[in-house]
Amino acid sequence: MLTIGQLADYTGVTVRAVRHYHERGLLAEPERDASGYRRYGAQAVVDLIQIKTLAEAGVPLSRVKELISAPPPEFSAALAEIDHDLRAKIRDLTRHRRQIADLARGGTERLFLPPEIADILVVLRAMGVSERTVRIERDGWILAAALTPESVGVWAKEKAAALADPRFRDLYLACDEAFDWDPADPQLADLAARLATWDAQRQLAGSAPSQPRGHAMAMTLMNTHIAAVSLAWTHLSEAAPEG
Amino acid sequence: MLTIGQLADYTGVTVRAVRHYHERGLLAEPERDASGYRRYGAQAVVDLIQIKTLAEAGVPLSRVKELISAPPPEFSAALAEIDHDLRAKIRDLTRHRRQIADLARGGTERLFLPPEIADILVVLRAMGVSERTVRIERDGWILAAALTPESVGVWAKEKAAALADPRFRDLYLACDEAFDWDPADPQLADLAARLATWDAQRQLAGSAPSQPRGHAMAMTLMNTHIAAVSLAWTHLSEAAPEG
DNA sequence: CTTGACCTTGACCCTGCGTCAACCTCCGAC
DNA sequence: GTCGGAGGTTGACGCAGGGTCAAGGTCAAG
Repeated sequence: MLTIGQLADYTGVTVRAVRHYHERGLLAEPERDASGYRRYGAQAVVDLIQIKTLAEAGVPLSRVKELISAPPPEFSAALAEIDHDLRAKIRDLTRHRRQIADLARGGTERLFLPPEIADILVVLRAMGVSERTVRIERDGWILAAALTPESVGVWAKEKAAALADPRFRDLYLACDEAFDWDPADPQLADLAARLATWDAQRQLAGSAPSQPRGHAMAMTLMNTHIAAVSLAWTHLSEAAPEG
Repeated sequence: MLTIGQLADYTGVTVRAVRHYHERGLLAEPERDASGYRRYGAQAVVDLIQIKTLAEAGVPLSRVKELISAPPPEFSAALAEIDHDLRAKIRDLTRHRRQIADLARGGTERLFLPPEIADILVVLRAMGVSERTVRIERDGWILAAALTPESVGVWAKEKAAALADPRFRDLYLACDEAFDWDPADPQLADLAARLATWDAQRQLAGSAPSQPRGHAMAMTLMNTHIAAVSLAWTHLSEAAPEG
């Protein structure tokens, strides 16, 4: 008679697996010898090979039992269902591979953000904006996309239009440099004035920005987000309503 | 400031998932308010969306952390590795589907056994051997294939050759019927004698069966297996050396 | 007699959360 | 003021399929 280790060797599974099958009720518990060791006969080898074969074919252990003693019609039906499950898993994994490939192509940004916003970030980098500021801008857009997904397309258009204006680009770069300034720095007041002027001109030109009404939470989060990174910017955004 | 439920809604994950990410250290634990509730700011939304994006792409949570803060070269390398893992999983599942399809085509037998033995079982069924005996024969071969895989091909050839002999087929059918006989039945002694005669003739013809030397364990298991199913057969196999 | 290989049960570890359980807290309605 | 219902909190168990200790009993050989 076989010990558990011999049984495992003969059938090509691990000792732990055999005991696991006992626990799951797939394999009958054999007699024990005087010292409490399990002693297996031929039937156990046969049963275990059947279990192993099904398990290696991807049949869930919870279905192995029914499958082994199933008459042909149920057997076929059960296999069809298992195959269906396997196909679904493969579809999921294939979709994951596509997403991973997207990530690899566009970095993380293209996947976190709608493409028109990723384009804005490309423009900012091309302008020479610091990576630190680009990241803050990006996070702002992630936030906006999460909180008010319906408005983000409009905002992105407005931002892109503003960035086409050389005066706005100058102001943006100035704000980038102002990041670390002391909130009491007199240059900051000057910059705030220039921002206000630009904003006023834009209003006159009829291209006023669409204000996000009814999104108090979104605006609050944006402001606290700015407050978290730069004192100077906080100061700026209190003086002029343009981030 | 957001509660955990609002954060979850905004980002499209479940509350349980957010807490899970805290446990895994992927998302920083935020401040608590006076009543112990978690209160989230904008950064949490940004971070959570990044985590969600990667997790949905099939990145294991254990790798999400490193991936989020990885510089581009490491980022790409990590993605390549993850893609490799995903491909391996898909290969496994595809292999499982093939095996499931094999199972569906040939029933369980074709997968548990080498094809030449499955063929033997087909012959037996065509002869009119009872399903009970076919199953015992099958289990015997499963056992043989597991215990002495190197010899099983030879034995299968010998068995197939024997089954081509009409006298052996008659004897086999007789043994099939003898399954339930009383071990003291005089017909059994008669059958044993016929078996011995056939065996002697085979020896004279020079087509003696190859004896499994050095496989005492295998023979013991076979014998106990026979003993477990039929007293009459046990009796037979003691009288004549042919199962 | 000791050593090393093998056996026993029991219990914790992995993934990615879902789903209780038991209790606390908030907010609007009465 | 108080009641209900919808939040929140921690803690624990569950899933598949075992891997990997831990602590100790058994066995054959040197």
